[in-house]
Formats: sequence, structure tokens, C-alpha cells
Amino acid sequence: MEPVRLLPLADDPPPERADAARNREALLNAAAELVERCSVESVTMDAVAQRAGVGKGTVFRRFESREGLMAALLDHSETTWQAEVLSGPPPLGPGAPARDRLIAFGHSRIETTLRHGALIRAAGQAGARPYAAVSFASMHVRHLLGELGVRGDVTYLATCLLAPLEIPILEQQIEHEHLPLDRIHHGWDDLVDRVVGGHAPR
Amino acid sequence: MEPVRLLPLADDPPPERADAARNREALLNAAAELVERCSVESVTMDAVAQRAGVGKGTVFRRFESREGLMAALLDHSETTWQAEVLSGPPPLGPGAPARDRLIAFGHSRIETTLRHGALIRAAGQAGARPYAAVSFASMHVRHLLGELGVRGDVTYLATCLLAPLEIPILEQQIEHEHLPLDRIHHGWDDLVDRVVGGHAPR
DNA sequence: GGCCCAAACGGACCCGGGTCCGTTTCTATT
DNA sequence: AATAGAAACGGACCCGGGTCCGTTTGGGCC
Repeated sequence: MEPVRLLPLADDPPPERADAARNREALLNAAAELVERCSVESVTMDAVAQRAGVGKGTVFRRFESREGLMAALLDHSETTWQAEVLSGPPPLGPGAPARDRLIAFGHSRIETTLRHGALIRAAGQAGARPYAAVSFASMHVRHLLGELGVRGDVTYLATCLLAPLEIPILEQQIEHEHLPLDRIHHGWDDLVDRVVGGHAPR
Repeated sequence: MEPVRLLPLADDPPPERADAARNREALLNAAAELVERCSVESVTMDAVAQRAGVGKGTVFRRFESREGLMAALLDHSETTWQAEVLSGPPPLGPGAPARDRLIAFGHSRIETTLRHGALIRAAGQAGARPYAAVSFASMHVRHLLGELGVRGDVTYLATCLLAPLEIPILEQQIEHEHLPLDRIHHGWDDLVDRVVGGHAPR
């Protein structure tokens, strides 16, 4: 018999070598420890490399850049959150009316975004590069808007709804405008109803 | 007669020494030249200092940081734009119905934000630090919303309207979502009407 | 004009991100 | 088990932002 896949069958990602995978793990652990034992700022590439017992070059090969490393750190909680949206309990997960899900979506996003604020900032645009997070959120909002029968440029509207949930906006509201958190939450509810318009019941 | 202001009368900004003012000017010129003859990235603090014929330390004393220098570069066009909003021809300036002004405001902001995109990015949060730009824009939008009789948390709504006009959002829409510019403009018009709701005469 | 000191100056220095390339290690193959 | 070559490794090195501190200068005051 011929072994399976003699030809690469298009070059899908060739798997990672064993030592490479081990180092990725070690580096992520080291970085995570540094984050929680000190601060995001203290996560310097040299420090992570040293703590993981590898050379600095290795950190860059695995994660491209500091931003890439931060994005990787963010990835786990991001995935968890996506799972909650996709299959967690309502109203965030499926099973509740679309408007309620949209409201819950915003509240949940505000909380998690603020919780990981420093990390998200440190990840810079890398957080949105393969735009994992952004595209998932956008898709979900577009879906809910569709269910609510919203007419118009749903893609654009989704972006507009997501924009005030981004960390720079949230931090500006809290730091400079001194809005209390519950005002931000209520503001979101109001915004949703305005954008959704008469299409939602209530 | 006593000379006026023998006491400092509270310590309002003590004026800048002559050489300091001259250097500030030279540095701004040098930076502006570098921006337009090369690129924003090529504006390194050493390069600016050398071109202006001063030491690096001086650049930092005048502008705090690279971001501060960028913000200073932005300041001129920002002021010009504010003047147009405050006293230019309608519909951007006063004299048009509030809804038309709000529409025009968005279009104008989109254009100028995109034009200075690289600079705004390089200015980072320093662009919003004393939050000159943000607070002016926010105040103006709140004012227009007020004129339109919008109820609710006008401060929050203003932030939500401004968020999609920020450079990261605009660039994401253009680079990743491939929205054509006119779709963004139309999207703004739609968003305004949704947020303003039934309060505006169509 | 001469004095004085606060303010401004300049450049050596530090630190952290990012690159490069000679060396080492893995793993597929025989 | 031996081999080859691709992939991974590591740390010296570069560059640019930011700091520090000893020196110079502007300008109010006598």
C-alpha cells in the first residue's frame, strides 16, 4: 500500500517540531507567570526568554514580536469567551431573544475587555491582525442584527456597535469622562435599541 | 506706579525663554520636513534633533516624547479644522440644521482623520491626552444632539458616534473589511439617523 | 555693564524590541 | 544505527526611545 499523503496535498501548515512545541509552552507559561506576578509591562522579551530557559531569538521565532506574544496570551481567554457566546447559557449564549443576546453580548464584552485591558493594549493591532476576535464578534453581531430584521448596511452597523466596546474608548470614558461603569452598561442598552430601531419588540 | 503683576498672581504658565521658543520652532519645522520628504516612520528623535541643530535632550524637553512631538505636529491642522466647525461655512459650520451639521461633521472627520492617519497613529494616546481633539469633537456632538432634542445619556451617545470615526476603526473597515469610502460615508448618515431617532425632521 | 541663577542645553548612557547568522537538534529515510 | 538536511536555537548585535547630569545661556536686577 502507498502511505497516505505522499504528496503534501497543498502545503497546509507543516506540523511543529517537538522541541518547538515544548518551547512554545514554556514561553507561554513564563509570560503568564510574569504577567500575574508582576505586570504586563514587566513582560520583557529577555525576561520571558530567561525564565523559560531559552534564547531571545526563540521567543521571536515563536511569536513574531512582543505584540504577537501578548496576543497569544490573550488567545486562551478569548477562546473561552467565544465558546460561551456560541454555546453557553442564555442570554449570552443561544436560547434567548436576539435583543437580549445583543444586550448581554455588550455587557460581557465590556467586562472581559476591561479585565484584560493592559494585555489587549500590549497586543496592539496584533489582537486584531488575523483579526480573530474582531471578526468573530462582528460576525455574531451581524447575525443578531439579521435576526432582529435590521435593514441597511448591517456590516457597517456591526462595526459601529463594536467600536464603543474597544479598550481605548472604554478607558477614555472611565479615565477622562469619569463615567461610572453602570452608566456605560446602560448606555449600551440604549444604543442597541436606537440602532436596532423599531425592529425589536420593545 | 507699581509695575503690573508684581506677584505672579497664581502660577499661570511662566513664559518660554527666547532660545527655547526658537528651538521649538526649529524642531517643528524639522519634523514637518521629515514627514513630508520621507515618512512618519523616518521621524526619529535623533534625526529631528540633528536636522534642527540641537541635542536630543532638547527635543524631549520640548515635547516630552515622540508621541508628544507628533501630537504637536497634528495640532495645527486640528486647530484649522476646529475653526471650520466653529465658524466656517455651513453645513459644517453654523447656519445649517443640526442634523445636516452632524452629517457634515462625520464626513469631514472621516476625511481629515484618514488624511493624517499615520500621524495620528504615531501620536498614540497623546493625541487625546489633554484630549484636545476628543473633547472638542465630543462637545460639538453633544451640542448638536442637544439641539436635535435627543433624550438619554447624550455624553455616552456622543462617544458612541465618535468611536467609529477613530483611525483604528476606519482603517480596519478599509484594510480588512474592504468597505469602499462612500459606503462608510453612507453608513455614517444611517447611523446618525438611527441614534438621533425620531427627534430629527427626517 | 556686570551678576546671578533658573532655565535650557547636549550628548553619553541605559534599556528593551528586533535581526542575523553560525551552531545544534530533530526526524525522515535507509 | 547512520546520515542528511531542514528546522530550531541562542546570543551578539543594531537601532531608536528615553533619562541624566555636568555645562552653557538668557534675561531680570542692581
